[in-house]
Formats: sequence, C-alpha cells, structure tokens
Amino acid sequence: MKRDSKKAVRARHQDDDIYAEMFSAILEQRLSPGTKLSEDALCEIFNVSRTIIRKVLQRLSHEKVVEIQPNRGAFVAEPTPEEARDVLEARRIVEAGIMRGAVRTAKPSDIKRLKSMIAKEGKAIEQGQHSKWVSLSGDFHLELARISGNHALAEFLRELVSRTSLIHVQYQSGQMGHQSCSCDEHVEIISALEVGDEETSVALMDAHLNAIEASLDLSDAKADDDLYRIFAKDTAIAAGES
Amino acid sequence: MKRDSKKAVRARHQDDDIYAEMFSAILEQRLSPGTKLSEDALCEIFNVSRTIIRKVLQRLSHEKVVEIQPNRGAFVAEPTPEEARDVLEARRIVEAGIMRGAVRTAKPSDIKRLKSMIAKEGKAIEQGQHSKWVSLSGDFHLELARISGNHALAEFLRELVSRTSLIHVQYQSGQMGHQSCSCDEHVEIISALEVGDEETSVALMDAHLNAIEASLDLSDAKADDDLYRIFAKDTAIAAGES
DNA sequence: AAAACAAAAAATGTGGACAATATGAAGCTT
DNA sequence: AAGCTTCATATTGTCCACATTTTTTGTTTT
Repeated sequence: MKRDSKKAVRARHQDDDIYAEMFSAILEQRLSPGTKLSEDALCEIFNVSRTIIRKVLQRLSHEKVVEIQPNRGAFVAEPTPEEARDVLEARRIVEAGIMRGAVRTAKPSDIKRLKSMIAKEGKAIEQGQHSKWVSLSGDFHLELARISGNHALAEFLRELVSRTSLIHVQYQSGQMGHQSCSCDEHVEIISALEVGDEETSVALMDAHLNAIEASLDLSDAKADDDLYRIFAKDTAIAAGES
Repeated sequence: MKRDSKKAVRARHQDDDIYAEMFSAILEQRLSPGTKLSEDALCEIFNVSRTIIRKVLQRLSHEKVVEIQPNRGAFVAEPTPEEARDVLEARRIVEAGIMRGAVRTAKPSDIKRLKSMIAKEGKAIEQGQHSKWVSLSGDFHLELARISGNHALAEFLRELVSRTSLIHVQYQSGQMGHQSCSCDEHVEIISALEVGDEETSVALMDAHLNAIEASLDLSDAKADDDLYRIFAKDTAIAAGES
C-alpha cells in the first residue's frame, strides 16, 4: 500500500510544522509579547482542528514563550524583569559550561562553520535586518552548545535563547548602541576558542552576556502593564483639554 | 452561583493532580523505566477521559521522564548512558552556579530548613526506605535552587533531578556503597554554606555529583536493549543444545 | 450620567466518536 | 515446515459537539 511514500513522511506530524512556524514567528519578533493567540484563529490559519493547536500551544507554554491562562487563553509570554535577570544569569552559568566543553571538543570544521555563521550575522546587520540578526545570533550560541556535545544543556539553552529574544523585544533600551558590535564579540569568542584558550573564551562569553543584559532597561517601571506608562502623558493632555 | 466555593478550587485542574501522582510514582521508582503507559488504562485508573491523560503524558514527555513514540504510545523513559552523563554534567554546571547564588542569599532560616531536611534523609536511610530517601535527596538539591532565587535554573534542575532518579534505577551498580554516605556529603555542603565559604561549597557539591556518577555503571553494554547482553550466554547454550 | 446588574456572545475545557496506524494471529504459498 | 501475505484486534491520532467559563453588550436603577 505504499504508505511509506515521501508524502506520508511529510504528512505525519502536522504539529511539528505548526510549532516551528509559531516558534520562529515569535523568535523573529513578528509576534509581540502579550499578543493573544486565539485557538479558533490559529485553526483557520493552519487549517487544522483545535486539538492540534492546543498541543502546539502547550508545548510553547512549557518552553515559556507562551503563557496559558486557565479559561482565558494563550498569549505570547511577557517576561518580567526578574525573569529576564534569571534567564541572563542562567545563560552565563550554562554557557560558561558549554564553552569549556566546546574548547575540548571543537573540530576545525566546527570553527569553520561558526565563522561562516558570524559572517551571515554581519551581513544581516549591514542590511539592517534586525530580526534576522537576532535569529542568527541565537543560532550561533546554539551551535556552540551542539559542539559541546551535551544534549541536555543544549536543549535548555534553546529555551533560554528563545526567552532572551522575547526579553530583547520587551526591554531594549532606546540607544541600541550595543547590537552592532555584538557580532564582534562573537568573533572574539571564536578566536579564543580556536586557539583553545578555555579561560579567555569563557570570560569573553561571560562579558558578552553581561553586555546583552546591560543593554536592556530592566527597571521595574516596565514590569506590569505598559499602558500606564504609555498613556501617562496622554491622560495629562486630556485633563488639560477638558 | 457559588462557583468560587472550595469545591470549585479543588475541582479545577484535574490534570495537575494526575500529573503530580504520576510524577511522584516515577520519582519514587514505583514505575520502572520502559513501562508502557497505556492511555486507556490510565483513563480507568484516574476516571478521566483520554484528553486529560494525553495532556499529562505530553507534559511528562517534555520533562523527559516519559517518552512518547508516535503511534506506539507512551513509556517511562529509559535514559541512555550518554544521556546519563549529560544530565550529571549539566547538574555539575548548574548546581555550581546555584551554590554560588545560595551562598550569597541563604538566610539562617534557610540553613535551618536544610538541616532539618538532611535529618529526614538520615531517618529514611536508617529505616531502609531507599525510594523515600531518593525523593528527599532530590528535595534537598531543589531547596538549594529555590534559595538561590533563580527560578529558571530551579525549574531546569527539577527536570534534571527527576531524570537522575530514573538514571539511578537503571544504572546503579551492585555495590551500593555510596548511598549511605551521601547524606554525609549533604551535611558537609551545608557546613560550608553556613560559614559562607563559596569555593568550598561549590567544590563539595561538585565532588558530591561526581560521587553519584561514579556510583553508576554507565558502561555502554547496558546502552541499547539489555536483551542482547542478558541473553548472550543463553543463545550460546541453545546453540550447544542443537 | 455612572454604576451595577443581567443576558448574550465568544472562547476555552472536556468527553466521546471515528479514522489511521501498529501489533498479533490465521491462512496461504512454496 | 518455514516464510510471506492477509486479516482481525487493539491502540493511538484527529475531529467534532457539548459544557463551562469568561467577556462583552445592553438594560436598568440610583
């Protein structure tokens, strides 16, 4: 019955495709934090039943990029400042361990691949494709995790990176001075990795993540609803007009 | 219409209760690795529909204590030796970071609670309640994570601890010499923590986790199906008989 | 006119029915 | 009799309909 045709392979697991689609939509910042993810709407968009959508939403929820509020629905996660600090601290700890592993296990072909990835990052920055760069930057860190060989850590970092993307959207400070040089930091890290300098590469990664956190505005003012802050002056104007 | 009565609070979220039940059943080693978790059976046991059971199984699957094989069903996870090494390495990295955090944030009341937890561990060991001790030992590590204040790391460690429990069942070497003194290692860690000695407490935790890994038999012989190893001599006998 | 209440609409939570797939057994061919 | 094919059974995957809850709308009352 030819049930193992190419079509069958592609057709099974519609969830995975939809999951990937939504995950990258969030990572590429086409879905903003707080956006309501209506089940019915997603059903029509992807032409599947709610069962599938619900499965995908729960998976995203477990990975902390979507928050499911009981009886209220699913929303793109809105990390709190505390959560943001936790995620960045976790990344410093985890990625230090990953760097130590990668220094030992990195092959020349790995270094080559990492360099080409950084080159792509540079192009994305040149062309002003910010969201693409965010995605590529995440891939760089995940590639290091893969090279280190620890699958458990790699999967956890994948979660942390996606959460970092959301954090970036929500708490980027106005200046944006950091991002253009972040690619350079990647270059330095690989240079240290290439010559097998464990301590330097770890230190550079730590500094890199610190720089990312420093580029954020994690003052608790932005914590709860932005609305109060956004409309603070508007209401004042309205008061003056009346 | 009195929808916020006590009953309502308890009635909502049947999933959570069932999840907790199954999770602790696996942690307390009442469910062995490889056990098939039939959906229909679980439906009858917990008196709910498959929708609920499926949600619970997927959650457990995401936490890597259950493996879902497409079109075949859910099974209690059977960590490979490689997975076991990854989990223990991840724990060394993560718990080192947690110790550094805990040294800074631990209050006297926290120390007190940790000591009482260790006391419970000692009692469980005295009374030969092995599975209870495993559970309590995990709680000790998780309490340190809670004290450190990093929620992201704490949740990840929770996953690692539960996986460690499965690993323990599957790869414990015959001698068992380690476990009786593991409680003592916890005591030493807290002693260092109490006096605020960061480096020593980190080193002790690292040694503790190394001791756990050393107590396991992670030779790849047990890697894939035990059957080949178990029946290796039997087939030889059968060959001789024919 | 503002607030509070009531009803309607919309969205989520759950259970059951049908379809697709895998497992095991019987029958057939060589 | 061994191996392969075919069929029957059991289990999982998906969809749909109903129940419950939330949100919105409209009305009433002060």
